[in-house]
Amino acid sequence: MGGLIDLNTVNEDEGHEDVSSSVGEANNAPQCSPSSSSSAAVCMELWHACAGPLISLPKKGSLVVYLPQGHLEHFPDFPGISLDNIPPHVFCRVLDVKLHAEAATDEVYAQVSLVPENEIEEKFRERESDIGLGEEDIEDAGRSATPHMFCKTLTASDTSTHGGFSVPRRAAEDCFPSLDYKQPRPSQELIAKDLLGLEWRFRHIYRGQPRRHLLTTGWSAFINKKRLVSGDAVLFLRGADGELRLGIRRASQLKQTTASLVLPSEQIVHGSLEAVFSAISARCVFNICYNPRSSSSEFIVPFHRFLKSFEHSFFVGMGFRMRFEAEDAAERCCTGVITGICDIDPLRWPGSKWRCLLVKWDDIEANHQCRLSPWEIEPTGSAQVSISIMASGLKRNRIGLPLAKPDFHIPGEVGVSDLRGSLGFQKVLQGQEILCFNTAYDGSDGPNHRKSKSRRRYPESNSTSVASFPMGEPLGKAFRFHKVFQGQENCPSQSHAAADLHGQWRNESKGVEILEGISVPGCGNRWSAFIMKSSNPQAQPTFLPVQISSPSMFRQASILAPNIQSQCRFNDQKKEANDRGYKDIFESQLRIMESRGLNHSGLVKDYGNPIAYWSSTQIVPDLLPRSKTSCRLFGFSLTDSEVHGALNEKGSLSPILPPLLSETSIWQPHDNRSLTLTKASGSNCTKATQLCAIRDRLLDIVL
Amino acid sequence: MGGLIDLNTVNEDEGHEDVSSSVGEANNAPQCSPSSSSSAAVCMELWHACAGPLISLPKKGSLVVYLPQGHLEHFPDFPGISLDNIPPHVFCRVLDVKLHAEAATDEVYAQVSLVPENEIEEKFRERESDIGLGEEDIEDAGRSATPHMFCKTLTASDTSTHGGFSVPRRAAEDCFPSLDYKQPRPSQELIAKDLLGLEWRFRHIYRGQPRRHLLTTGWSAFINKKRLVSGDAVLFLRGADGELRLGIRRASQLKQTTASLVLPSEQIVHGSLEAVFSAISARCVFNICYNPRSSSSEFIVPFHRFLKSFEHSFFVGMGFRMRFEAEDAAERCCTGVITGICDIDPLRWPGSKWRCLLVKWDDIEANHQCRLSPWEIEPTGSAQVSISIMASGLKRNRIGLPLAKPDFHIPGEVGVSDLRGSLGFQKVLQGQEILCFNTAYDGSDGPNHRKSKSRRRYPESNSTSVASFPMGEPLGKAFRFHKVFQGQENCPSQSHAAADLHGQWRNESKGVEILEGISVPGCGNRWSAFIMKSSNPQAQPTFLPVQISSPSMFRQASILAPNIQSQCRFNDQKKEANDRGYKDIFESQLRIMESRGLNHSGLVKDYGNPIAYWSSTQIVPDLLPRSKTSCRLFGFSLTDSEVHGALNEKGSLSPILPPLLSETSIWQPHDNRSLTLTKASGSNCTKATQLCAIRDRLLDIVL
DNA sequence: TTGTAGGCTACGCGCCGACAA
DNA sequence: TTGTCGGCGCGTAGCCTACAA
Repeated sequence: MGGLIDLNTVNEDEGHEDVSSSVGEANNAPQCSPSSSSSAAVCMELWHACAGPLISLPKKGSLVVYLPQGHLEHFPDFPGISLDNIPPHVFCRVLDVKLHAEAATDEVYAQVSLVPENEIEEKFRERESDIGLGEEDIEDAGRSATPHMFCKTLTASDTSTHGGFSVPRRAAEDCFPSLDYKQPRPSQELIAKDLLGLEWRFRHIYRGQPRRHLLTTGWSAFINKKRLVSGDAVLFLRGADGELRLGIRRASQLKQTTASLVLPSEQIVHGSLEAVFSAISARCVFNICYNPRSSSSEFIVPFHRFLKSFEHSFFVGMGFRMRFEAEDAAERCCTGVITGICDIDPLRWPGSKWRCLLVKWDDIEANHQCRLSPWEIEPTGSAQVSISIMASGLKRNRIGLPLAKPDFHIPGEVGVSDLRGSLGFQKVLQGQEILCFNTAYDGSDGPNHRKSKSRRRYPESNSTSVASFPMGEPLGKAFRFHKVFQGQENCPSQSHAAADLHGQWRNESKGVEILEGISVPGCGNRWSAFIMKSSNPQAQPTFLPVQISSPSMFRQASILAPNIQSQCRFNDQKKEANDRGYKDIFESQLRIMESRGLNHSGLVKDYGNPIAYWSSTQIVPDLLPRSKTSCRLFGFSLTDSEVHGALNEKGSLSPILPPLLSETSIWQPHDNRSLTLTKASGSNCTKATQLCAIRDRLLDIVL
Repeated sequence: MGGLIDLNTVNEDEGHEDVSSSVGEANNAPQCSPSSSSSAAVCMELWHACAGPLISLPKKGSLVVYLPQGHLEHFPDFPGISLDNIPPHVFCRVLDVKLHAEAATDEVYAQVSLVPENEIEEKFRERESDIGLGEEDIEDAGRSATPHMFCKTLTASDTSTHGGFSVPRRAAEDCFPSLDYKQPRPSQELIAKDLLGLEWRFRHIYRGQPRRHLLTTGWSAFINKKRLVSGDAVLFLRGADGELRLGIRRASQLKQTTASLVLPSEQIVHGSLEAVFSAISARCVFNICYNPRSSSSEFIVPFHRFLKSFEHSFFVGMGFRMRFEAEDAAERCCTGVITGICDIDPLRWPGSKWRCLLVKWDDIEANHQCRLSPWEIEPTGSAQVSISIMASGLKRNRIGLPLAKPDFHIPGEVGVSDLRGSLGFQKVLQGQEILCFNTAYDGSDGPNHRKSKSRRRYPESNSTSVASFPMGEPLGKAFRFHKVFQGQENCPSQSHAAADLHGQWRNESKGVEILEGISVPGCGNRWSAFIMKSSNPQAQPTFLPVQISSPSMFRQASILAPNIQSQCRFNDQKKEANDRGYKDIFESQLRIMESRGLNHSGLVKDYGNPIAYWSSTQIVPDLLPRSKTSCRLFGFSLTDSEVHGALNEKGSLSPILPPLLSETSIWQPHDNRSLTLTKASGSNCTKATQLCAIRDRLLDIVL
């Protein structure tokens, strides 16, 4: 039996071993490719062994979603890079995946070549179902084909200068050539290659009372060269060709110290990120270095996993579980509860699903909140039933029945089969509109999510349905138009709605939320609009036109509306504001405001992050309460005359502006590429005609 | 006496010591600044000691010339970065200079913050003389104020594990606290700080037979930690505060091995360069890491030195000398002869002075050529006279007379005084036009440069005077217009010239050179022109319009001329060719051509680098001979109608197109900034009017 | 079965003066 | 004046078994 032997795992998980060995049948020729790249390409098997059991490496040729926001989190203290035209989710084809190891630390990483795929985004927009996503978009060949390997965490004795390495008996028998046990102290020389291709020689001896396997001569040299300390782990792996290979998994600490020495300069990092983002803007190939063992590296998600994670709705109070790798390299599960759903940075990354879930863990200290992305977790409870059924089905298959893809249909549940074929977008996502952005607000009139187990039961004729969507930019759009706005056709008169809204704002216990905005990244002197939404379900969504007068930055914005006269100004502190983030601008301005005693007015915060504010001199004080708000910005704009036309035409506040939407990812100001929203609008349309087409369509829907 | 003691220098150079000590008087307070920057700022004195005697660090606030081409040479195997809008010489103000040392290797480097200065470039264009360059633009405070220091190259004994470090007697007495020599074996503990601020402790003992100074305990730890090998050098330095400091200068080898480990990924380097170039395009501050000890680091040149290097003309056969640091850290001089003058990469860096001189060294193997930049060398022969006179004048000053700037005027020579004040551009640079691009061609009708010692003697009424200029882009322009084109007013008839030229091409011994071209970086579907020149002085320069049909790349170009019908096509191998260099495109295309048996036709090479080629099907076979050619490209364009107009108007070949020139550095396609060539053309002109103004002016000159 | 400790040996680091370049 | 070598002592790396968890 040649499965994986991980000595750090309690040997209780028989199912696990089964899976790995069964998949191994499909591809059991170990492929070691020592060539091609500049930093030597490494043995695939060994790379996967070092990377650990939980990593998911995208497959060459597969579709993935790249989340720039998650990537940027690896460079925390960074000045703002220009993020115009960068959508929060970049749909990409994986051109190539190269496995590497850092020469200094042996740390594994992968260089992933991605190219943005327009097609996929368009298909989404057109709700086409044949996206052609295979089931197995994760590279699992290397991991599954590991015939004989073991991994041992080093003890104090193993790493001391006093002696050698104590080899676990089963490991030695499985991986090393067998010794002549008739001799009194049988020994041999082992030669093992590490990730970088270096050879290491060890004396392997079987001695002591009681007898044991030891590595002596050569071991301390290895320990010293690799700077291993107790707590780190070593892996031995015998390939099908009989060659011994040797890898390491560091505990944690050395990563920081060594990495800080090797860390490239700020300038260099900045430049490399800029290169990535400019490539995305231009739809060119770009390369991402992807460390599967670092925390929060899930910023390249297989497309089908990304999709799958939105099959089930997320709601506050929902239980979930997540797999992760414990300190001893074993696989563990933790469970928790969703405590909130909101964008982590609604200004820079509107609609991003990156860590959009606020969660609490069940076992860790109760007050500690953290953020996760939907694809990192699995729901527990009802959703878990189908999973467990499926798992048992697989087991049965393995024992008796021929292997075939299961096609269960569980009444009342979204089954696995829904994933393939039609994908059931409409069905699956309908129930969610009310759930987002209503979190952590325990108003009595909201639906009680803990009780509503059935996802078919969604609120009827609720006028607050202009809500955000779990899929953000490209995904959310299509659904909204057809279903979400339907409930609004018999809306009350607009003046009434305005009064309602105003009354609502005066009511301290209710919050007003700026839900969506329309703005122009990269263009100055255009008009933009926020869509404001009260949490009172009776109130109408409100559209506020705002002038954006400077490129890619809200240096000056004015709200124009009968009862909302306000100025929002941002200093032109740096001529080239590109190299600063929104947050810097906002926060420095905030300090100026506070120094003038204006701190309580017009500040729009999103979970503590100020995202916009208004001077209080002219503002209706209650317009922007101190409660949570959210703000989504899309990339489109109107001319002056269009806005004033809309204002005059209606003569009143709400809705004075049609809600225009566009693709931030496609819109390129300095380009003559035209903008396409739907297939119907045609590919030969100019920008101007498309703008009108979109507006008309939206007017049809909204008014 | 507290001068520098370099034990590797033979103590013959008294003048040298005088200079360093005399400058030292101005600034003798050692300044050690341990703070401010991310990677700890280092002791200035020690930094300069480690950097060596020859480095020239630009002074904060001074003017420099940054040569991107030289910078890029540090990243040899690099795909082409978009270099549109990057001139070969970027005139910059030094905002800041931070001294650093690499934590891994103790290697010194400087982070120089530069900001492009439009003013200077404009003043050049307007030939204004008050550029306000000070004399002392090189940071010399740190180097001169070193009171007590020594530098010793490590011997095998010094670095072996067998013993300690043998301290030279004079060094020990000068730098270390004195011992109690009455004792039989006097010893003490020394504490020295290195560049990174780390303290090192050594036992200093005076013992042996005969007596000597040794460092024993602590020494091997230092050797091991710093990975020093024999051949490396250590420096000890006692500051005015009595503190001992300790630096290292590696021989060479370890730089490569360690650096390759620490070397950032290709992607990161690429990004950082891109950041620099985009900052230059936008005239923003950018940072350059500048290793003064690496070879070819002279890509940041003090402005006055850059200027000064063009005081004397360069001609083939001219002798020169160059100072450099020998392996033992001593300063040496080598002499050589200029064997050629031409751009190293006329396609990417037209007019660049970076390594534009081909030279042969006098002593090294005769056949070995190498390239230098004008500011790296000093002329010998007649030019040397003025220098030696000046040096003796300084000496006399130092002995008897008060120190004042010498203001000699040497008849028949360009004196030092010409540097200040009017700068004498016109005078100095006139004689050079014929010398460039005529190099290494030993035709009988060219002027014999070895004989022409007087720089006033330049060829009269020579029609090949449309030549390149020593100052390239911004500098060369002004001079050309006024003087160079003057000799062409009474030119022979154009058809005659064409026939002449054609006959010339058929003559195998004579070469044809494409001298200058006009093209549009970053714009497609425009027309461009090459100026072709025969080496026959009687032949007219020829203008060939060429269509450039794709942005920033010669994907398709057609030569239109009566007897030159040719197609030049480049495959559209990558949709986005931005990420590949010109050379890649050319060379891959070349392979295709060769595979079709077209290898002998239409290939334009510049000293072995293919820069363009034509298919042979339609080309006049002799048009593009296999001899050296050069091609210069400037950033400008004409519309279709303008080109056809010119063609129809003239009906003949040469010159069918006015030679348009523009500023590559200013021209920005996606920008509404207007193009300015001279003050006279006004700053309010639109692009179109300026184009006409330039064309009209050039028509006046040429026709 | 395997982690840790004590005993023991030998290698080699590092201090010394001798000697010679 | 200083580079290299042989002599030599001692610290410790590293191999071994014993013992215990």
